[in-house]
Amino acid sequence: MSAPSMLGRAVSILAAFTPGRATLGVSELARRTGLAKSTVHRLAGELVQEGLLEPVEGGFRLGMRLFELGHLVPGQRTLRERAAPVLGELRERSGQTVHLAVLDGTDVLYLDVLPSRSGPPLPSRMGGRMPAHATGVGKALLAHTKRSAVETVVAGGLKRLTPRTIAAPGLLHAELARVAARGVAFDGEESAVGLVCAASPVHDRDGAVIAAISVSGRSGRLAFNRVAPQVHAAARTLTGALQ
Amino acid sequence: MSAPSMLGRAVSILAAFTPGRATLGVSELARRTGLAKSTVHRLAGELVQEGLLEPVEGGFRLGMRLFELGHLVPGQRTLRERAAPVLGELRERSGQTVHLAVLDGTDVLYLDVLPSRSGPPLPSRMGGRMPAHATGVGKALLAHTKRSAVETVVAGGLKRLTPRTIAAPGLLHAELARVAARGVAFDGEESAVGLVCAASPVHDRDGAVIAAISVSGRSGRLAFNRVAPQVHAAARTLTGALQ
DNA sequence: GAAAGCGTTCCGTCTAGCGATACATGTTGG
DNA sequence: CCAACATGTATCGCTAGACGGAACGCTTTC
Repeated sequence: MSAPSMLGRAVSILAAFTPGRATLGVSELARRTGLAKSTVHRLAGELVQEGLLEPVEGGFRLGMRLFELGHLVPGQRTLRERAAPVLGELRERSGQTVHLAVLDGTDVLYLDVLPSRSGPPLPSRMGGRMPAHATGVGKALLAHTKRSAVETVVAGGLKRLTPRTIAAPGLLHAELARVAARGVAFDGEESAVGLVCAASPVHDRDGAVIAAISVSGRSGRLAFNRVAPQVHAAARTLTGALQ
Repeated sequence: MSAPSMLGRAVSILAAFTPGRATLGVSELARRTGLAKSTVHRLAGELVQEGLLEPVEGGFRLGMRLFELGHLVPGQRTLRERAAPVLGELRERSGQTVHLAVLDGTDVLYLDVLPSRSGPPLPSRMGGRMPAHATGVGKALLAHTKRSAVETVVAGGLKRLTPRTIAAPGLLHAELARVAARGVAFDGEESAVGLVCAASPVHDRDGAVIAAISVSGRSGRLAFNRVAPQVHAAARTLTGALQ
């Protein structure tokens, strides 16, 4: 890999922030990015000038301009806006947490998360990502997308997140065939211990899969046979709304 | 203003995209940013490499990495997540479009927009911004924030968006005093012809105003005397949830 | 009170970034 | 149908600006 450009350095600073660490100082940013402290200090000043970082007590945090730019991204706007009523209704009907996700590389990226009103909060979050092979929405997407996307996921390695994560390519292919046949994917504690979900794919007018919807909850509190038809119907409704 | 840095150039490319123009080519980006075509071509390639742009037919569009980074911005995450149930309930009760906004410079920035289920869509959008003095949420924020913030808004010029926009500093000060006294701000076709709203401020545990909530709708379809207490109660509920 | 860690500043080095220019290709309009 | 125009891409000479090591002052820790 070539020496990073100035832009690459700046983005690596932005990427150093995580949900768990909202505020980082110059020295910590230098450690996380491998850049010199003076480089971080200078670049952080420029990022502040552009509104991508803001100075706070204890260091810096990501700036609101990123939030603005993030919401101009067309790959989520129309879909998320069209999906919102369908997701809201699915959440009311199922009583559980509802997700909208797309495939992005070997991961799923959550475009929207509607938390259950009564259940405990789940770890997923809007703008967050998870390995596709280890989630219901991911398997729903992979089962209906190009073979090459599945091969990319397999080539990237099937990381085991829980004892139940599918980690063998042959098992994944077999599972995706089952998902394709029944139109719903299940996550039985594959992404996290204690979490289960049912998911269904959403298609565009050309029949290509573009997103997946899921209903998720704690194991023991989510009846697959009840929510599977609900999520399948919601996905068909959204597919219809996108024609 | 100094010559822009490479970072400034890159951000100006990202900022060239608007809700109305999702896809832009090299020449159009050069026109909008004032940069040389070869500069745009080179920087766009680097932005693609970092995931901040993605190549599509006809040019480029903003990339999903921006959506991800945008959702790591702490200045919206906790507040938006805590507010979501309150906003949802306010939308059900009022039947109108509901907003959550913060003050950002001289503008309000919309952190969340819950569209009415039955009414026509409004132009506001998540991640969008409007001049603070010309919106209900903006006046609710300005009425309860530091005098210096109000002076900043006034110094920036009170642009008239409709014939009813408050454009004189004295009138704005008087209006903010009224808003402070009754705890609710009204927008009577000040931000857009045909649109009205009622808004109330949200405070943190130290009593500082951090956001505002509003109920918005088409004039003639929104009864101020009905929604004003609703939005005021919702803002108090959210203030309570943030203690 | 010494050591460690922080953020900030300086400055010599040198290369990465700039954009003018040229070119190939596609589009448009008369 | 073809000239004019617009697009995107590639090249390259030039130098301004980016890099980071080192030093420093201040704060924190033990």
